[in-house]
This record gives sequence, structure tokens and C-alpha cells, in this order.
Amino acid sequence: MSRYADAARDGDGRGHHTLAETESAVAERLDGMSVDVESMAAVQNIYRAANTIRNHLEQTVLAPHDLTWTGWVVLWVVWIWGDIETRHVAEEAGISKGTLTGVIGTLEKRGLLLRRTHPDDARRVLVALTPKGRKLMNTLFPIFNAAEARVTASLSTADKTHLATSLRAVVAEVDEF
Amino acid sequence: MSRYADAARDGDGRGHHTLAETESAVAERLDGMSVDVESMAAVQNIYRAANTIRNHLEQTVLAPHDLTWTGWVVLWVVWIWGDIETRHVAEEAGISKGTLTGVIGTLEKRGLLLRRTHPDDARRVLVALTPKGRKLMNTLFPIFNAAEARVTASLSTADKTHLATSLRAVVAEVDEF
DNA sequence: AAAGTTTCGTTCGGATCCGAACGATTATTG
DNA sequence: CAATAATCGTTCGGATCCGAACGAAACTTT
Repeated sequence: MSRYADAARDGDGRGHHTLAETESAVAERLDGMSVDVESMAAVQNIYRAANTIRNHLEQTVLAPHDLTWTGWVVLWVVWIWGDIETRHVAEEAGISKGTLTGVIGTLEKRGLLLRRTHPDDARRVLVALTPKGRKLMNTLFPIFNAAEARVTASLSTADKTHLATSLRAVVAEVDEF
Repeated sequence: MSRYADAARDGDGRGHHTLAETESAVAERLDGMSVDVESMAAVQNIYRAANTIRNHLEQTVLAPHDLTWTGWVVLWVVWIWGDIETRHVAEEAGISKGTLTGVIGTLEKRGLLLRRTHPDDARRVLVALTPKGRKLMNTLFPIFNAAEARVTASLSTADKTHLATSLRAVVAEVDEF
């Protein structure tokens, strides 16, 4: 069964509970508690949507090219910025330095990028795509972007923009903490 | 450095590139390519917001109780539904059955929940919270919910509701694939 | 110039995450 | 009733994910 897919269906033909059922059970469980339902719904749906999208794009677009979601994100960051320091890649990709070391190891092993010591500061490491990596990005990005359009097809362009704006505000707020 | 935190700041006092810089670099790199910018922005921001929120809540609320994000989600699902089959927990939590086995193992080891074979079907496993697990949920849920309110404080109640609605539409669309 | 401090990337242990394969169990078919 | 098919949870190998600690390198202070 794929990530978050609900191929497995229970007796009445549905996977997990409907949203209405879940909210009903939650209301019952939390009866007597003061709950910020809007905030809970916002957080839960942000996380659920992110996982659903990641799973879907990983399975349909990335796995056929032997890529993981994070491998793809790292390649994308290096593709956009060119020769870039690993600490910046970790920041842009939103992963820890320790995790980046492992992901870069995997991508290097696949011949998609190369690391080298910074000429001025031996503590730092620079990465760049290999020709093979660049070719993969040129081939795969349009396919990935088309898939991004498909997974968000239920939203109008105005909705997508509004969604992105709201989510940027959330990220900015948390980054201020 | 914490997950996605930008405690590390580069020379000019900023962490990762600004959004404007990133979009500029993206436009330059993708010059000549037909790009659905709104879809890309929607997907990137959904993923970024989910990770930022997960990291923040894990660090500030869950880690002090020796919980991971997914451990929390699994406990929450079992708390809401009571005695529940593991296959349903995996679905509700949005993780694979293999992953759930490991997470349940961890939570069981911590004395927070218990598993038992289904009385009617020996293939199935049921899980329920222990008294310790129930106590933890009653204590921690209000704290977690308050943190949910803080991370989404930049949004109005109407915005939170609209966000949740848009994201539910995205999940429903992908689940139809 | 030497000592102390800070920064960088890697390593480590523990946790999670997946799909595929497996054994055990149940359901279906002939 | 026996054979076959389907379902369930676990195991497996590989990948990711984290924070803390470490060694090496650079910076700052004395």
C-alpha cells in the first residue's frame, strides 16, 4: 500500500473514517475541553496535505527515477543556485546538516552531484550538479511541475496564490519564535 | 540546530535566501521553460509549512514528553477512537503498516499503549491506551492545541477555515487518483 | 603568538519511513 | 472438504530524520 493511499478499504467500502465521522468523534472525546478547532483543523490539514502530496509525487514521478522527495528537493536547490555551500543547501531544503550529509552521500553515489572543499575555508563544503544531474533536472522538472499542477487542480489559481500567501505567513511567524 | 530553524545566519544576518531572492533565481533558472508558478508555490509552501510546524511542535511540546510527531499522532488517533485496529490507525495517521509496527513498538515500550490480538480474527491487532497513556493525552492535548493556535496566530479564524477547506480539497483530489 | 571561542560538516544512536516479501489466518471457490 | 486466493501484521533492507558530540578549521581575544 502506498504512502497514505487508502487502497485498503473496510467493510463499507471506505478507507479511513470520513471527515464528518472524525470531527464527530473528536467533539465527543474533547467534550468539556476548550478546544481551538480552527487552529487544530488548519494544522492537521496542512500536515495531511503535505504528506499526501509528498507520497503521491514520490510514487508517480520520483521513484521511477530512483529519487526520494528529499533527494529531489536537494537536487532542485543545487540546480537553482549552482555551486552552493552545504550549510545553505540544508537551510533551503529545510533539513538538518546531519541529514544533508547522508542525502548528499546518496546522490553522490548515484553520480548526480559532486562535493568539494571550499577554496577559502576548509570547514566548508560546496556542491554542484554533475552533467548527469543537470540532465536529469532538465528532464524531470517539467514532469514534476505538471504533477504539481495536477495535485492542486481542485484549486483555482487565485486559491493557490492565497494558500501560498497564508502558508508563508505561518512559516514567517514560526521562524520568529 | 533545530529542525528547519535558521539559527545559523550568514554574513548579512539572514538565514536562507529571502523569498524574493529564491523566486528571482528560480525565474532565471527556469527562463525559457513553461512553469506553472502558482502550483509550484502552493506545493512548496504546503510542504514548507508542514515541516516548520512539525519541527516547532516537536521541539517545544512533544520532545519534553519524549514523544515524536508520529508517536503523538498515533496516540491521538487511539485516544479519539478508543480500542482500534492497527490497520485503521495506520490509515488515520497516514503512515504505512510497516512504520506503524515500529511506532507502536516504541509507544508500547514507553507504557503508553497496549496491543492485543483481535478476538474474532487472529490476523488483526487491536490497540488501546494504557492509563498512563490516557493521562498523558489529557495533560498534553490542551498544551498541543494551544501551540497549534500560536503557530497559526498570523491567520484569522476565517483564514484558518478557508485554508483547511482548500487543503481538504487537495487531499480529496489526490486520493481520487 | 598563543589561548580561547566559534563555526563547519561528519559521525553516532535512536526514531521514522517506505515497499516488498513472508508466515499465519481467514475467505472464497470448486 | 480441499485447494486457492486474499488479508493482516511483521520483518527486512535501504533511505530519511533528528540533536548531540566530535575533530578540524577559522576567528577573536589577550
